[in-house]
Formats: sequence, structure tokens, C-alpha cells
Amino acid sequence: MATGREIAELCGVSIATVSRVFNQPETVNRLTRERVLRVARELDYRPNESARALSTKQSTMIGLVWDTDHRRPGWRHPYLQDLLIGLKSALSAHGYHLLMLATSGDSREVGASLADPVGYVNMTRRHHLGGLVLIDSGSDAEAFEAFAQSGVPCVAVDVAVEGPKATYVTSDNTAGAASAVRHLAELGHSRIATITGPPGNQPAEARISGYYKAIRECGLPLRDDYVVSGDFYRASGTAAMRRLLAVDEPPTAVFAASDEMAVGALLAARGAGLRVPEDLALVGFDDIEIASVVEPALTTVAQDKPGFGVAAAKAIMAMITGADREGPVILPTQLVVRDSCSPPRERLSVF
Amino acid sequence: MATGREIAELCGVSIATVSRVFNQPETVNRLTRERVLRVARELDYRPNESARALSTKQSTMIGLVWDTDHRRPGWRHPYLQDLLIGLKSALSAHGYHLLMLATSGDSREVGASLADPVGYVNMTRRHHLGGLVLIDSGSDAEAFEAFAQSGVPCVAVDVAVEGPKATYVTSDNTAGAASAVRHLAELGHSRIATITGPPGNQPAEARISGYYKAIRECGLPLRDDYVVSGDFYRASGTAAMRRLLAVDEPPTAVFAASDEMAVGALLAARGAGLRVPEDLALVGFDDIEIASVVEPALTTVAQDKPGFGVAAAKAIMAMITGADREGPVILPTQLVVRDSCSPPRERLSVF
DNA sequence: CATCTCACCGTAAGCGGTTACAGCAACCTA
DNA sequence: TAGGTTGCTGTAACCGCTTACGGTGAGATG
Repeated sequence: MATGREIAELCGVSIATVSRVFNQPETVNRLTRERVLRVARELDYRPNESARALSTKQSTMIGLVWDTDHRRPGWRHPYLQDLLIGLKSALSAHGYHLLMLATSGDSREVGASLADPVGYVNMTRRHHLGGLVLIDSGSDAEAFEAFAQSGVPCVAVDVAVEGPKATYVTSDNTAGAASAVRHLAELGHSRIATITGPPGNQPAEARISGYYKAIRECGLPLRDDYVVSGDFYRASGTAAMRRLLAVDEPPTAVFAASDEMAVGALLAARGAGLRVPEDLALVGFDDIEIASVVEPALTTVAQDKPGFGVAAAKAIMAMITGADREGPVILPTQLVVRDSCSPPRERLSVF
Repeated sequence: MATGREIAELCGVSIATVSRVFNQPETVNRLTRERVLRVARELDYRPNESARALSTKQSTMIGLVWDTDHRRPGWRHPYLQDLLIGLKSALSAHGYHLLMLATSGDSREVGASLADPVGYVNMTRRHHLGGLVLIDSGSDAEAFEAFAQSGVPCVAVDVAVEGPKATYVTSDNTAGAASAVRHLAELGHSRIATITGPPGNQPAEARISGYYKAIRECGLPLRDDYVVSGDFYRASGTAAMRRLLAVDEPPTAVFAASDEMAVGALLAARGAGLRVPEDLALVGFDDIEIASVVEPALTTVAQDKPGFGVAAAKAIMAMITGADREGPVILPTQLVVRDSCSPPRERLSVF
């Protein structure tokens, strides 16, 4: 590997000049610059990033906090790939890389502590990372909170954390949920139920309030027994749907706060002999891949998945460059109408 | 940030001793060692990885080559998340991190060249990466070939590349495909077709030969018009299925070389008024999430997805530690029987 | 008692960059 | 012509850690 010194000698200049050529090209004479560049190319020179990081005390890497929560072994992020695509491309534009930290609970290591149970902050300092991107991994909001308080620049995706140097990006869950419910109401449904996400989860609660908002705006009655809680997983959707079918005057339409739960609800409905959409209209949330594969294809509220990544990258870059912290980034959603909703049967008979 | 020097001064030892405490603990007196460790803890010391990498000329990072092929914008890796889970955990065990390189085609940069179109090898050298893990991203086998030839330790996942320091990990595709076909034959099918992956793709061709092998072993006739090619995508599965339904004596069973194509075939069959599994038995390959969601749930050949990651990590660690290069790593597959296959109708009428 | 071994530790030279500071022409201004 | 700019470049300190090498004293050996 060629070093800056070698180039300097071959060009008859000092090593400082070589460094300047790459960092402040305008301060060095055009002819010298071109000579250095040419020799660099011939020698296949690559600046040593370790040396540079050591010297400047900062690297061009962002840490990615993504651990599957050990309490939920089967958990998979619903749209990790799209997220990463957005994140990576936006980070690339700034010349930054994404480091997936290895932190396999080696708590015997120097620096592991309660405030940083798995060593992410530790790693951040060791590697002079610019910051951390936190990706929802089931339910580690508490751990995220610790990171956010650590002073390290943090941006969480779809988890509400805030701190001196921390924000998060999320969808406009309230508006998204409301649009789903409104869609059902416009089809003529008046008995609209919802299957919610886990309590305490920020997106889940925003979706509930969107549900309430739309129900109210449409002049429909609010019924406690039309709000049953799930945990975003498919199985909970099935269970919730069963409960909904057991109330008197069961709903003719259901808004599920996640596609997975919508699929679960679909299975439960089918199991109960109901047909979707004829007997039951169903709307999901997320627009993950299975939404378009399931039969019938699921009407759902689409999130801008790569947009999460892009927004997270922008936010973290802003923090690194010291821009003032702004509030959470809220991304718009979009209702994707497919085949899982039709007008209620009562209405149909009127025609 | 505390440095080694500070610890040394506080302990009244030299900085070399401090370094030894962390790298060759057995060479330093127990009392001294404990004193250093204690002070290190008090000062919240973290060794500077940049300095260490600069000094040792090696980092504890592995590069991840994962670019969505620009020629296939919609491409998504079928099981990226599981792969990453396996990769990350196995790498963690060795104290290594995964670096997702940003390489946004800045070809004006020093070091970009034809042999390294997107700058991965460049980045590998700059960061002193231990090696590269190449993840299939549509169809960049040629680019992978270049990496494999570069001398950088490379392990590809499910793409056949080999070089002085390169291997790959893949499933036992032949055996997997054969087991699928045999399953169909055992159900009584004799008109078994296959939808293949793209020509030139190693797993695709191995699956074809598994198909041939099983057909032969079961004493069934080989028919050219029962082998139609796809490209692993859903749409190609639909198109292929249409072609299969147009031959005379259309097949009663189809083995698709990917779940996505199987789903596509399912749609085509349904469009043609056929019911699955009653009129057509269908087997896929991969066992991705939609396989269990689709109606009917898809019988398929499951790959050990996290196992890919684990195996890739092992292979790359072996190369780093200089172990002899061994051949490609072949992982076993497993037939997952669900609801998309039943005996052929002809047979049924016999009962 | 001289010598050898060995465990332990310090000295110092790197690793490959960055950057504050100073030097030195050449060119302007008064 | 003295003094001040301006443009360019070199010197050298520094970033924090690793490691080859040499030195020291205690105990073992003859």
C-alpha cells in the first residue's frame, strides 16, 4: 500500500502538501496538485482511514443499533430492507458508512455498564462514530432511552425517544389511521372496530387516536368493545378478531394497526365462516409485502419505508454538523386501496 | 475521553504496560494488572480503535457488499434479515463488526477503477477491512467475480464465485429440488414440470439438475416442454405457468425454483380456473414469509437462512486467520409440507 | 560467588495521516 | 525603496496505541 510519504518523495514535495491536495485542494498550486494526483493514481494510493480518524478524532461511520430482542426471538422487522436501502443511500451521499455493531453481551468488557447494557455507546466512543441510528427491534424502548440520554447523537426509527441529542422519525400515524377509518365510513360502514398495537408504543397510540378522531368526525358512535388490543403480531390479530366477533352487534369493518394483525384477523374471520370483503371489510397498516399477496389483497395504509431511512440519515447528519435539534420527523402515509373492503351487506340490500 | 497515557500516569506505570494489560494480560504482574484495570474502569477508558487499527494494520470490521442492482430497481433480497441476523451474531462472537459500505458511484474518486466499479475494494483497503461478504443483489455476478480476483478475502452468499481468497456458501440446491420433485412423485404425480431460475445462476442450475435427477430416479419421462425458465421473480412465475398450461398434456404438478415464482404460478393457475392443490400441485423453494401466508399455504423447500450468515462468517474468519481455503459451504435444505400439494385427480378417481 | 534464567517493565520508534505555524518569493502600495 | 499582502509550501508536533528491544532485580544454578 502506497502512503502519502511515498507520494511526497516521488513528487519532491512535503507530505503536508500531499495531505492538502486531498483535503484543501484550492490551497495548493494547480501544477503541484495535478502532479500529486497523477502519482497518487499511479501508485494506487488510498488514504488510510484509521490514521485520518485518529488525527481528526472523527470517523465517517454511523452505528446501527439493531438487535433482535431476546424476549421476542421470532421478531422480524416488517420492512428492514427498505429501511436500510433508504438509510444507506442517504448516508452515502454524505460519504458516511453504516456500522452494524457487534455487541454480544460481553458484559465483562471494560465499559459495559447498566447505562449501556449491550455496549453500543461504548462502541460509539471507541470508533469515534458520528452517531447511532436506532431501529425498532420489538420492544427495547427503555434501552433506546438510555442511548438517547448518553449524549451520543441518536435517531430512532418509529420509536419515540427524545433527548439532548436525540430525535426520531415516524409516520403520521394519526392521519394514516384516520384515513383508513374514513375510507371504511365512506363505504357505508358504521360499525367500525379497531385492533390496536401494544400500549405504550408511540405509533400504536397515535393510530388509536386517529381511529377515535375519524370515528368522531364521521359522526359514528364510539364503542369501547370495538377497540381491542393486540401487539402488532399476527397471532394477536387472530385473537382480537375472535373477540370482536363475540360482541353483540359485531363490527362490519375492522381497522388493524398492522398488516400482520390484519392477516391474523383475516384468518380468524375465515375460520368463523366470514368472507372478506363481503362479510367483513379489513384495512391494515404498513403495506408490507404480504399485504399484496394475501387473498384478498389487503387495503392498507402505506408507510414511506425507504423514506424512514432517508429521514433518519438526514437527521443524524444534521446533528453531526451541529444544527439545532428539531422535533421528530413526521412522514406522510398513503391509503392503498386493494380488495379487502366493500360496502356493508346491509347497505347492499338497499340497492 | 481517557487515554492510555493517563491511566499509565495515574498508575505509575508506562503506557506500554497499559497496552499489555489489554492485549497480553498474562505478561504483566497480577497486582499491576488489577491496578490498571481498576483505574481504567474509574476513568471509563475505551481503547481508541482508530489508533489500534493504525498500529496493527488491521481492523475488526468486515465489509458488506450489498447494493441493489440498478438494473433491477424493485429487487428485494428474499431473506436479507435472517441472513444478517446469522451473520451479525456469528461475527460478534469473533469481535468483528459489519460495515455497510457507502459507495455511491463516486467514480471521480481516487481508486475507483474498472476492476472495482463501485469502490468496495477501495474501501476495503482504506479501512483495513478483514474481508468482504457479498450478498446476492439481483445479478451482479460479474462484479463479484472482480472482487474475488482482487485478493481481498471474499465470501459470497448464494452466488458461485471462487478465487484465490474467495468462496461461497449455498444450499444443497440439487438435493433440495430433488426432494421436492420426489415428494410430488410420491403423491402420485407423473406429469411434473419445473419453473427454473435464470440461466447462468448457480443455485438455479443446481435446482434444475436436482429436478432431472429426481425425475430420472422416479422413472418418469423427461419432457422438454415441462421445463420453462423464469428469473426467480413473481411475474416470471405467472408467465411460465401460462406457458405450461398451454402445452398438450399439461402438468399436474409444478416445482418452482423460488417461492416468488410459485406464488406467480399460483396466480396464473387461479386465473386459468384451476384450483390448488386439487387441480395443480405446487412446490416452491426458499420458504420465505409469504409461503406460509399465501392461500393455500405453500409447500416448499426451506433454506437455512440464518445459517447462510453463520457459515459466511465462519468462512471469512477462517480466511482471515489464514486457514486453508476449502471448497464452497453447502447447507442442507428441508422440505416443508403445507397445503399446496395433493394427489393428482386421475389418481383420485381410481379410488 | 559468578553466572544464567526469567518474570516484569520501560524506552522509543513507529503506524499514516492533519494542521498550526513559520518561511519565502513575488507582487502591490505609498 | 521600505513595508505589507498574497500564494504556496515545508517543518514539526500530535493523534493514541502497539511492539521490538533492552534493562533490572530476584531467584536458581554451578
